[in-house]
Amino acid sequence: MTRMMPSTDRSLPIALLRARERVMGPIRALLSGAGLTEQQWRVLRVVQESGPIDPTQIADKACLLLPSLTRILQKLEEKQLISRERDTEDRRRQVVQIAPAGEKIIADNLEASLELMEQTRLKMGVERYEALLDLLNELDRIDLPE
Amino acid sequence: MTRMMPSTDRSLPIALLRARERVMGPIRALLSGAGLTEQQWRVLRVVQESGPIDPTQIADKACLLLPSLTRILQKLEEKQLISRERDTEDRRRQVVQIAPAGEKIIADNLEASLELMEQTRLKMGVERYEALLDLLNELDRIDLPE
DNA sequence: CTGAATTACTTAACATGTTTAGCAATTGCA
DNA sequence: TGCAATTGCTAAACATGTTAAGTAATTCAG
Repeated sequence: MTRMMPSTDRSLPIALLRARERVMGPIRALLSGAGLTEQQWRVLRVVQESGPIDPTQIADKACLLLPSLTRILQKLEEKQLISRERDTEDRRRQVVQIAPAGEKIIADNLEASLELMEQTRLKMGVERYEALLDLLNELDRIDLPE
Repeated sequence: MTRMMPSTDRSLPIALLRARERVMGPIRALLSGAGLTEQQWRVLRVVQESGPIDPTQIADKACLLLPSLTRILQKLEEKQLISRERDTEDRRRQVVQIAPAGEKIIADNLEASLELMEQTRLKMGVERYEALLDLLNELDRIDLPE
């Protein structure tokens, strides 16, 4: 069973994709019940955890590009899950806050979402799961192209 | 250093995203020089490696959903990088093959692309890189929701 | 103090992701 | 044999990813 070029199997980019699909599938199913996409949920959670925060920082924490975030914030504001206002110090900036309806959606779904992740963690084995997280974080830190 | 909820740091979905961004950034830059997206490149490589193949199998190997693949194949056919014909046995199916211009694009970019992955592998350390691949593949196999 | 950078976001345009529908060819079973 | 599933792919609609441009507010050098 000789191994060819990094065909679909030993290819890191594909492996990362497949793994992500596996993990997110159930979570997406849960969130679609709440009428949220995975990204909207991520933004909502960041805003809730951090308190008042500006879009640039949200983008960083939620791993989104600003153009995507712009649209997502518009949607979340339409749905009245967040509120926005200009920063009084620096009027280029905004301050984003979670709204009551947003708090409620999080309260209604956080537990189930954490439970899904915990199941993954157990199915995979806690040690391997943690090792995987460490390796992923390391990859993110180390592979800085010149 | 107490650890909170799986905030942005120990969250597997986000870690997978960040890692993928880190790895794909340089590759995307390379491919954009050839006028290809990352997904188009993936499809092209699958078709080249496998020989004549149908869309369903391409989707599986390239980790794409069929609707995305439909559009990508249309683009690649427009650019004359692949050719398609109906399967004579089962006329629902297609047979996709790489075209000469497609072979050329691969010949022109494969080495540099493999080189980028090899750099990542070395920067991260070969052992950890392989361990990461194993863990990712394991995650893909093990976390089958009931 | 003033105009050239820079910063924080927004818009636009194109490609893909994701779900749901749809259509044609084929299978399976009564 | 006939017709209800099933299969393989496409279309459509909406959301995000990605890059490039654009805008307004701020900073900073001269």
